[in-house]
Amino acid sequence: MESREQTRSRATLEDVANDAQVSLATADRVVNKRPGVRAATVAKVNAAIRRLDYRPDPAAARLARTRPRRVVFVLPAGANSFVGMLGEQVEANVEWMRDQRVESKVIAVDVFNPAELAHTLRAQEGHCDAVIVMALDHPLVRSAIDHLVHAGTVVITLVSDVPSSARTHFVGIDNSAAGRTAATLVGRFVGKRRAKAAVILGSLSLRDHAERYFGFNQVMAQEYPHLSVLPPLEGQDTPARNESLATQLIASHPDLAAIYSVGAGNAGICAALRATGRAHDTVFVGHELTSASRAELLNGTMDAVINQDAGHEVRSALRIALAQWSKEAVLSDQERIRIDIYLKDNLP
Amino acid sequence: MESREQTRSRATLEDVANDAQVSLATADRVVNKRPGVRAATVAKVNAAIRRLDYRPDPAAARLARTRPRRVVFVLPAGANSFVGMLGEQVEANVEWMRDQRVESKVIAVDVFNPAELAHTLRAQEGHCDAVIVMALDHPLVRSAIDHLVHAGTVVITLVSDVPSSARTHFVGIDNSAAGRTAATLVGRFVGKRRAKAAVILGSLSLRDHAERYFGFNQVMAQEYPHLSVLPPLEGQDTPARNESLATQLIASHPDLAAIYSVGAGNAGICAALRATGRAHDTVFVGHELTSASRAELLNGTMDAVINQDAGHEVRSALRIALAQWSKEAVLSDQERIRIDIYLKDNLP
DNA sequence: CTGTTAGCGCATTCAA
DNA sequence: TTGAATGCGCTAACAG
Repeated sequence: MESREQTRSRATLEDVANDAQVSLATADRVVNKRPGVRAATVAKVNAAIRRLDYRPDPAAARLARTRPRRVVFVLPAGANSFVGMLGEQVEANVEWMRDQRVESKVIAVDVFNPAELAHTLRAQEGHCDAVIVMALDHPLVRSAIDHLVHAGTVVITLVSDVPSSARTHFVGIDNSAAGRTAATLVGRFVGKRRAKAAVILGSLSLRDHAERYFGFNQVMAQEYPHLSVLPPLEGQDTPARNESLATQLIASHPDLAAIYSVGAGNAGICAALRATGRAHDTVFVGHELTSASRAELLNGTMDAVINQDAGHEVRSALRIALAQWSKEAVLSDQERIRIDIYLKDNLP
Repeated sequence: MESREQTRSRATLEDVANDAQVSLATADRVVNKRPGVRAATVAKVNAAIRRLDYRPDPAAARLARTRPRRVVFVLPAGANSFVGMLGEQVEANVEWMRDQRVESKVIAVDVFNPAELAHTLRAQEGHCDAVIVMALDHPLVRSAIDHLVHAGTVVITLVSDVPSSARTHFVGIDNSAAGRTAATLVGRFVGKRRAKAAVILGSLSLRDHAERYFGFNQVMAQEYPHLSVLPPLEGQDTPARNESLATQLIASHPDLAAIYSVGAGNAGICAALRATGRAHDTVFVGHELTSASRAELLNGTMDAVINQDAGHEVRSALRIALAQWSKEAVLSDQERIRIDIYLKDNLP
């Protein structure tokens, strides 16, 4: 029977002020990097902060703050259901946000129009404290992000990263790892027979789709050489296009053993599989757990769904923004978004 | 380009006091269910609370509280590595807890001794505000939990539930679903050939082991009848015993295609598999992602690991305790512990 | 550039 | 059984 405790109360801003021989207000100014303090004074205060191991008390800060922090979510318009879930999740967290003194707004933009996206982003300057954006990786967008960050706005990319930008943080999964995961699932579910595997994606110009496809191919080539991967088909994430692609695929490849759907629009593929009577003997792996994909998993048309938890992602983005503002520590392992694998048996 | 905002500032305790025509102190007494208030007064205040839709501001409450809340973790002694991870996770959260005005202590007890566990639990009465316990389901334990809860302590069962007790909350996974998940993985990885599958567990008297085994059998029988499941072997969660069990198993069943390890001690099974040269042609599914099982996944001896996130579990337990105390809402979907499936490709 | 002064919303003495 | 008063640690408005 072993035990352990913690005690010791922490240093306050006032302790810091005393130690540095300045006033509370001045100490506060340097902690919050506000202007109007001589460099020498800043140094004194910082020294005191280090000496006393000072960290602001988030509860006190939150209570004292009158003006709420403003965060803007920029999400794709014409939403597929995963994007819809993101929206619902921000909605689901307004209560919690209010407790944290944050207000949010959702703006829907056309993802495929970089100029519009970039314009929307730039327009937020000065109007909010953080923008959380599901962006596409394009020079215009990158520069808009850099601009915002330069102006002191926290920018968090969500789901789809803009790695070359100065974004404060990315919240999402490693898409090539997701693609590799899909490949292992496909390879092991199909088994040892020689056969073909198809890939249907939205567009190769979408960074996450391209990355998933890359990871998928990598593992298939290395570990399942008896399965030949057909050239990728682009269905624009629309069920209708996906359905006709899948139908053709099935017709022209009698030895088609598996389909990996990289993007959205799985309903079309399921329809094709059912119409051709191949729903149960073709391995079908796709992304994002929605009420639709959940049902397809249960009825056996889909065999596995790879997911990123939308709720986790929005909460995580919010917590990270909060942490940036008040320089709290972020628990990196709480904020890591998992590559979830769902089978019919472990559905939430 | 659509948008939406929230505003409106909330009612404070003072608003409630005014509305009910009592003092701040009295309002506070009824909100926190403290004694010494006439029933009629309580009713008045509660009416005001409802009328104004009052909810305490967690930041203010936390700031004003001088005496920290005390939580005690009661965990199994002689820890296997998963339990060790739980301990590390409480350690990893002390900083965060301090911000929330909570102090914690970890007590290690012999899980297999219900009397001692029960005694330890009862001993906490009056010494803490919450106990978070990884218990075993036994009448003595159940009654100790009921006793604590009756005394006003928040009791949260962790990982292993005591469903018949009055515990405030259970944080953990659905173990029969986990067992079913294991079965699907085994069934699909093995494929269509006739063969045998073995189950090794710690003890059938451990509720979670029994439940996993149950779920496993259920799916195997229904969906993979060509795979016959051998009678379960009890290895007490120890690597040595598991190794000899696995070795015998392999020797006596040439057509053994898969092993499902329900509990701890996977190192022994891996050793046996390697020693007999069967590491790569026997499907091996086990539980809990540790540095060891991670390595076995990467080297191909284990094919899948089913996990419950230890960090998520302790944070969740903590958040739920906090929410109970300050009657904040709990985000159920944030607190749901997932049945994680890890392959070598989606490792964190 | 720096200091003084009020609160934020609630918990908690201490009086009545 | 109830109320008045104080302060938690920080932000922000206002003086100097």
